[in-house]
Amino acid sequence: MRTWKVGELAKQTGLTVRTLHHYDQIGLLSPSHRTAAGHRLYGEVDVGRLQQIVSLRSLGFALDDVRAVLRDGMAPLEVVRMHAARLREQIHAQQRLADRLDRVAAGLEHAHRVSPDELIHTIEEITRMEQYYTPEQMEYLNQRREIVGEARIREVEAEWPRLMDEVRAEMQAGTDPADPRVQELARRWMGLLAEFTGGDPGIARSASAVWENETEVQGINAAEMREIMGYIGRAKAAGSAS
Amino acid sequence: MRTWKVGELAKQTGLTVRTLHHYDQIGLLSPSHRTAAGHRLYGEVDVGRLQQIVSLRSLGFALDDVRAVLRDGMAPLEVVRMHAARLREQIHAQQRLADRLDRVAAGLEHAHRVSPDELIHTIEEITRMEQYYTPEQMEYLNQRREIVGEARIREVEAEWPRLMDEVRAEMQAGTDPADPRVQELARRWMGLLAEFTGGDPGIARSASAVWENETEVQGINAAEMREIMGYIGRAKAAGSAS
DNA sequence: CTTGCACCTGACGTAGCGTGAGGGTTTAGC
DNA sequence: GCTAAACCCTCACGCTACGTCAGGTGCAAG
Repeated sequence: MRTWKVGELAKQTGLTVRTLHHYDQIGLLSPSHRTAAGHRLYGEVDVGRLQQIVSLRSLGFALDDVRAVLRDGMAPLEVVRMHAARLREQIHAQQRLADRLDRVAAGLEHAHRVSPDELIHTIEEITRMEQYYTPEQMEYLNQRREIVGEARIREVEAEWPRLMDEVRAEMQAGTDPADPRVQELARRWMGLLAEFTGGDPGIARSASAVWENETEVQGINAAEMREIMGYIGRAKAAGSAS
Repeated sequence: MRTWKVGELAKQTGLTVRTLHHYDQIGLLSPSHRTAAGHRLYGEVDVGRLQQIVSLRSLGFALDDVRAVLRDGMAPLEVVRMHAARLREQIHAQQRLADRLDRVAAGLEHAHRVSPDELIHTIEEITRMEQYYTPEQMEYLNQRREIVGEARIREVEAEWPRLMDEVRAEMQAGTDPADPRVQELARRWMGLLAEFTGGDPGIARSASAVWENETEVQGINAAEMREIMGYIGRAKAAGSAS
């Protein structure tokens, strides 16, 4: 009947001596024998049990669970299933987190200076976004980002303020929404909007909900935005009525 | 200038009082004031900083990282990216783990009695499998499982031993591999094999590698399996030569 | 006999708080 | 003005699964 000392066993299993000490300490695996000097001697039964422990650990079980399974063999199938389910939940949570991180990174990308304030602001904006869009919609928006490409996105984002300026100018000049110049602006407006929503009406609704409930988004005053959107709305109505 | 006490602040932010104590203790957020009795009084600046902390924590940053980012604003973009990358690695590792768990659960499903030994054995078998099949192949096999359905899988698994018995009988009887009966057995053999591999030659190679390197798989002696496979191979050769 | 290696037993550190214990403070109601 | 409830304070241990010293013993080779 062969025996092994901690060091040998550690080398064979890839565990550390400390780990074996630990298992001994918590009573998960205590060697059957000791030398007169107190050195641990593991017998074949011990090695077998250690293999089982390693196997269960490789499935991510906590040491207490390992002990429980080895002790009363508690319905392993159910245990494994529950473990898998918990793990998948965790994975989903982390997946969402990773998506957030990506969005934040994307939001920071074209902000040239990145002060802490900027970072916080971006995070909070993303957080707010998540309240208006469902996960599916976020997914959809992400896919669209990839499809249209970063370059075009930057173009569009640069285009918005210019367009808003022009609309604001006409609005303040009191130009009739039916005026051809305003009609042209409305067409450009709807084009940009369509590029964002991808034609999805759900996205469009969510986006307008943002402007209705927030006071400021991405540095743009929401009240003014609502005004402008109203003006554009009238222009559209006038355009389709004619 | 308003101030808040810990309890109020905790209620507003959804954190616990203990958490705020902790942040104070580690010097991450210490209230600007205290009452004469020593009660914490947070000012507006403190609340702002707390918001930043909460934001960064919501991205999964460790408290030390939060401190670092707030202190020297260290290139947040890079930090966020690295964080996301690490997170995705973790996710992949956990994904693999979850897949293992599913496979183990599947392996246990049609083992009626589930002793600890059974469990360990299944785990070890799965572990060995993973050495022979690439992750892509595992993925492929999983998809095939879903497509053909559990019922058919159980049928096939029940069919193998019967077929092996028949082949073994002919082999021991010394039947010529060219014999029509053996030819029929060979056809059935190839059919079952094709159901497992799905026609993928890579899978077939990996599967045969298993039998070449192991001594026993799922209770079947590998040496005998190699013998039988040789016999089937000769039958195939005889069949195609004719 | 010494050198070097393997082994031993504590015991602290880790991340981010949870959860008491034991004892003051504030505040609303009477 | 008093009392009880609610709130606050400071320790300090607990949790996971070991890593990492520190200080000392055992054992085989030269």
